[in-house]
Amino acid sequence: MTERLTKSERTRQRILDAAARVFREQGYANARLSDIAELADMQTGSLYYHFDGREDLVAEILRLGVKTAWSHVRAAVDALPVSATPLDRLAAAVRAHTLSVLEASDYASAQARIVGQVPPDVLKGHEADQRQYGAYWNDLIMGAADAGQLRPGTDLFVSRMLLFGALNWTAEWYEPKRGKSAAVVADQAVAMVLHGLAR
Amino acid sequence: MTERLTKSERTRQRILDAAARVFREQGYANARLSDIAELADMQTGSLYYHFDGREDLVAEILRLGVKTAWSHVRAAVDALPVSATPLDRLAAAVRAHTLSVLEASDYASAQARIVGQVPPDVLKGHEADQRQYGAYWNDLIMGAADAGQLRPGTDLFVSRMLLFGALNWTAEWYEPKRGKSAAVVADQAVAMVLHGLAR
DNA sequence: GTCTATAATTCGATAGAC
DNA sequence: GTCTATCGAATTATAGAC
Repeated sequence: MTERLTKSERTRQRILDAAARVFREQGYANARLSDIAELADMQTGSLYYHFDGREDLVAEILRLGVKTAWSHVRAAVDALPVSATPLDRLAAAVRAHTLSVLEASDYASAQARIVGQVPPDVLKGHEADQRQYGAYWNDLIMGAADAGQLRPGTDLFVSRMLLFGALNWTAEWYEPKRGKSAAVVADQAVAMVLHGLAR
Repeated sequence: MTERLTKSERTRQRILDAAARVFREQGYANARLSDIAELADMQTGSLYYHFDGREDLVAEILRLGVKTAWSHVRAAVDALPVSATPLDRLAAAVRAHTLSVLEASDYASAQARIVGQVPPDVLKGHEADQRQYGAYWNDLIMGAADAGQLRPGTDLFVSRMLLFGALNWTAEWYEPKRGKSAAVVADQAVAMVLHGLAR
């Protein structure tokens, strides 16, 4: 029933979809508002009816990127049987986050690619979102640690950033349609993050 | 004796050092030629005596970034005793690459941060460098695999990109002087990449 | 080789008609 | 709501004096 959107809301959505795809494909510096407008079938000036400007649009993409990845991850974790161990939950999260960056969502991919490149004030406004999502991951990791399923000596913060790096960087090199499937990459990510490359 | 550089060569080096630091600290999109010139104690226009333009300068930073990281990694690997196993060599490489990004070299950090953001033609010119460094890592990984030291089912290319992601992404979040030391991060990186977070 | 001054370009942003 | 037209700011790049 939420399908009842005004024309303006649908257009706004079309612009956001176009922006997510352009940022995903071209990165931050190489994405122009004219590219986004073109993909959304409108003139550059028309964007300003829906957004205050480039930074406003970028901020929204970042917010939706985290929101989308998080919702995929939470769905995957919550879908596990009650018998799942904390390590199973962490594995499901790694897999789901990877898949959302690789193929489920242009927003998640775009966020991963551009979050390190946006101007300082935009980043500032995005930090609360990042903290919340990071806290969710901290709980997953601490849960496994408390259950004795992690290697002793594992640093919570550093490990989380290292694993985000491995997962988010896939946005830089993964080519849909060419090379390995997203499922293979996600499986390899789970394997490396949880068990390492060594036998 | 190679210290005998002409004034022009020394100035060129000063500009490159400034550029590496600015790109490292500000990312690609937020780095202006005027920032680089200021750090190098000269006027923006003077840069053009030494470089053709922004893209030329960026291309040189990328090239030196890979060259520097590679030389650190090779030195660490070559310094191992002959008794070192292929897995020991891979571990040394992971550690050295991480340290070069974190603190040894502004060039390595800058390369890690901006390589995904440069314009297509600059990236094109950088691909040969990346391929060569990637081939070196492939040899390290395959060496460990051939010695039976890796988990069966490990995909060579995907694993390499995942580990590069974990390592290079440190350039985005690591703060020198604050938080964990570079050595701790490097140790955690070796641990996660080779043995995983799980016990 | 470097400076000052300025040209050229590229976008982001705004105004007003429709 | 969207278009066309245009403005303006920011930044790269060039010219010419020194």
